[in-house]
Amino acid sequence: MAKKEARGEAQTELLFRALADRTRLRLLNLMAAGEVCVCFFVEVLGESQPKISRHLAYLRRAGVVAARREGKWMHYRVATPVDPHAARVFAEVLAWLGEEQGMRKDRARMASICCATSLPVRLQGAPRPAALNP
Amino acid sequence: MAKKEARGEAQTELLFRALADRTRLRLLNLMAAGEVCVCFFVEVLGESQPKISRHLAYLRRAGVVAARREGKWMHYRVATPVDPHAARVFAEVLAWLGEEQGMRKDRARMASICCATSLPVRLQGAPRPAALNP
DNA sequence: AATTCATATTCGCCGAAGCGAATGTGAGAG
DNA sequence: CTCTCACATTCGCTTCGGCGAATATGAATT
Repeated sequence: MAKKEARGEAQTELLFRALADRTRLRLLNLMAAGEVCVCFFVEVLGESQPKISRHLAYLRRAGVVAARREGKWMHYRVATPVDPHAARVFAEVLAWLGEEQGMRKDRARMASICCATSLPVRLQGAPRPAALNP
Repeated sequence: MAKKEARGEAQTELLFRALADRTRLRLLNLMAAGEVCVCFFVEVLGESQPKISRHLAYLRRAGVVAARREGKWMHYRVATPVDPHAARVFAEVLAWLGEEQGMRKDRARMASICCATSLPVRLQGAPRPAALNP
């Protein structure tokens, strides 16, 4: 365990860099309540698919989200950082996002989109966010 | 109050960008226990004076530190963010830093430098960090 | 196998950020 | 007034991060 803290120190900045982008914060906010499929991120945020995908990859490298494959679809969820202090900070950040006005709007938009009686054409057959299923 | 949250949203990323740099985290750690004079930052961290000064300016723009003038010397201290959620996150970050190995070493180094019977030539007459005075 | 769909990755460009070196500023000493 | 000291800022350079556009991968469907 020679380098016990060396990794953690680099990890500190990695976490904050991951949080230093509005798109990534919006993604984290949307999946805070449960797994969400990539196609919903694209639809709800109105951003290009490659952009969403790149930011999700960034979050994954930073260790704050995890992914799960289901057929053609990829589901992303928040992952508690291994370091306990990082985990506490991260939890506070999620709570913070939960009360920001813009973030509330994003979640409301996701709810209205994927709970509508008919999904947009693009999302036909897509697995809905876990937190919004009955 | 039309733009009530608009500023706060930009402020969110500003805070995390401020925390996404090792030098700035080291500075925050050193002043966590109380005011510190710029010349001590330079001496303890072994970085160039302009570099230290630029990072301190960055932290000030982000609203996480405040400065006070005393003659020729400038003292910096941590400043609690106005937003309560930001304040909670920030407090967690400071606690986190307090337990990182490298950060502990920095504080130990500051203590050994400025509590020595004779200060380094560069620091003759400089006001010592508040937290380390009797 | 070929195609389609969902997602990931690469490429080239541009603006932001960090750095060392040099210079500017402002308070106090002489 | 000048000089010095502590600190701030600017300049040019390089690196990094984000973007759109194009392309690649990989699973399912035909």
